Amino acid sequence: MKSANDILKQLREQGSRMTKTRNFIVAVFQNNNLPLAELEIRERLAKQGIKVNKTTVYRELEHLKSKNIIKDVDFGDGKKRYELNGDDHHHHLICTNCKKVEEVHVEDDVSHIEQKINQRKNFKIINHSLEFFGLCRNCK
Amino acid sequence: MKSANDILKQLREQGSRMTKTRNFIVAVFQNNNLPLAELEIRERLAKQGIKVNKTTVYRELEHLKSKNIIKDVDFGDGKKRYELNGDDHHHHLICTNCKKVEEVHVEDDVSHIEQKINQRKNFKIINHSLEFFGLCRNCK
DNA sequence: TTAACTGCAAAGATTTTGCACACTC
DNA sequence: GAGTGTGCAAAATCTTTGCAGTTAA
Repeated sequence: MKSANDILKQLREQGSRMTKTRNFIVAVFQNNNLPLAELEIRERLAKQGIKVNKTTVYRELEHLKSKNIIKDVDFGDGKKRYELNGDDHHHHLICTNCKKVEEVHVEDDVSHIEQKINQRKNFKIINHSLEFFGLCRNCK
Repeated sequence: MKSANDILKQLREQGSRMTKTRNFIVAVFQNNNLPLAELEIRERLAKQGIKVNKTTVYRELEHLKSKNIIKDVDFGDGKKRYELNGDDHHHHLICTNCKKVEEVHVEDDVSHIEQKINQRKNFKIINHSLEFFGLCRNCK
């Protein structure tokens, strides 16, 4: 995983300014390696005594996404979530009972599916969403 | 695919009443074999001169879902979508340019992935979401 | 200095709730 | 008649926009 410093350096090189809010939000993603929604980010900041306006968080998320620092992850619950856009592509196991999120690596199999689709359909796949819902070891 | 009559019969047997609105909404799903959001349903009804309140549509969607007539499909755009819950499991190719939706059948490969996960993780998968985004033959 | 960033209030979009009335069975 | 279904208004959530003021470089 990229260090927070690497990320901030990358942002600086792309013309972003170093602000307190930006630093803290990047740190939140570093310290919580799972998809986060706006309110969850603000709550984590609040625990550290940092008060940020929700508009600012939404705008910072758009900004980090446009710089490819973070990417969308959708749990289908109507909230926008994002996580660090690292090298390791992974998907999620989401416990519908306790809401815990685990990572799972099945990217090779998904690429295989995409190749099959490319062969059979005249469709250029750019992206996919794949999340698994069920019960974790504690809840099942 | 089940006929509209089969569906209405099934609903009747499960205690649902036959109302004008329910009949029309089931027909919309029959005639549009792709995931639909609340407003899209109401627009299709409006074209037939049928005016239904949005609250009623939301409630009917919940009702049909609880009876397993329809199921959730999430395109990650913040809208709740549903489609008929037929025998053929399929996924979708969504053109990010023209918004066209195609079906694609890769359920066998997905089952294979789920089996792998069951072996490796102590997690009981109940459901998954899998959609592909990209450019269709016309837009690429 | 100046372009990027921030906060606040207000507006938008989607979905849900409460309540009175209507209709199916 | 009883209980399900419907419409309307209002509220609840989540997200975006406009604008004025602040800050990093």
